[in-house]
Amino acid sequence: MTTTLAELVQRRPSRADARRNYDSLIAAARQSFAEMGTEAPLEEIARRADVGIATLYRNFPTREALVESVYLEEVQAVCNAAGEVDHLEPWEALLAWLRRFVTYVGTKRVLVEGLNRDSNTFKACRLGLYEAGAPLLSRAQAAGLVRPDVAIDDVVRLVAGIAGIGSTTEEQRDRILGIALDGLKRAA
Amino acid sequence: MTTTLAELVQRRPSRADARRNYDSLIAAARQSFAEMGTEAPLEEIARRADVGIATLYRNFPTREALVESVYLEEVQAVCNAAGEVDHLEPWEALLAWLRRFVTYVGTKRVLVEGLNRDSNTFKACRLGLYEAGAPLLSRAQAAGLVRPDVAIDDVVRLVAGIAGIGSTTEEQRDRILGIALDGLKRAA
DNA sequence: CATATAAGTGGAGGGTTCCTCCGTTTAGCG
DNA sequence: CGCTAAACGGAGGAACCCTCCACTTATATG
Repeated sequence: MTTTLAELVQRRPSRADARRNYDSLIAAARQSFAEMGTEAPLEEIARRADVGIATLYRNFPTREALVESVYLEEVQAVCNAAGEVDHLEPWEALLAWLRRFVTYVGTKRVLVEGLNRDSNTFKACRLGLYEAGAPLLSRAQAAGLVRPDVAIDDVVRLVAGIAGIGSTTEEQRDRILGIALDGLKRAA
Repeated sequence: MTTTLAELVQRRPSRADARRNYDSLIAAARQSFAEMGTEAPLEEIARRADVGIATLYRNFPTREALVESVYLEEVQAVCNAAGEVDHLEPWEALLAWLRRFVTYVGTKRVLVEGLNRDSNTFKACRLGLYEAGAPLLSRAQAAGLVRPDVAIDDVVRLVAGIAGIGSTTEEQRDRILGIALDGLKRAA
């Protein structure tokens, strides 16, 4: 039984000062991960948040917990993007969301590094992505534009794999995504 | 001017004992990276190789250098596999090599983690993979089975992206590879 | 074979990062 | 206001990285 995105609401501290510190830590972590990857020194993150190292550990017992919290926020943004393409034609809507996904992931290092992690949180995030994209895929399949034997989880994982390609150019990534998406189309 | 695979022949020590230590280090690193990823502690690798930490550093000035040496060996194996499918029909040959690639990468953690690194060595390794796979792609294109607007580097990067998908099953990876490869086929 | 020497050795020590302890401080409730 | 649970953070120890330097050894040469 995998938890859903909604069930991963973070338990935030009750005291006002502690809540401020929690938010500072998340902001500092997001910035540091973006600059240095998810291996950024925790003492640096605590320094940027203007808190002591023990405060960081009290809020996030492990580095993984901190990464997950930052990751959760980013995934929410991608899931929300699915609602912004509803007005497009079925294939165009699916395409737009997947391209949005790849482009967004390309600018969020914590997303690239989180796509393949194995934990309950990351599993739940993948489920959230599946749920966000499933209506778009179904619409395109109902319109006869996408082969009916393809499931949303395969699509998301395929696109995630492409999003995770490093040391490449935007142009190449677009070409590769185009090839892959051509594989989605219904056979003529 | 990117160096080729052939130009990356490692300078091995001249003394017999040092050569033995070098080989021990490579073997220990391969094993440790496979178990723990490319972040395995260097002191552990030295311990497994039965050498002191300074000996490890003398042979491999940085962790990256050690990773690259192990990676080189693994890439050679993939490139060689291209010569083992020549007897197959054009499409089957390309398919077999790409599947071999994905399967092999899936069992070699250092390969997964190296596919997207950015250094001269890794670039050269990618070139090596392109060269190995190019004849197979050309044959399939000449046979009219693969769209002519696809280049080998895009194919390798696409398949590498799929190979790098973590936290998934063999079945799912096969399905995803199938979708992507369908995108390679010549439009009907 | 003996010798010289360049090649090669590794543990200690210092720096960085991770993680926990525990005395101290502070927010918020009755 | 007083009390106390929540929250604070720096010190210290462990793990890992990296270099120094005294010591060892393989090998070429006479």
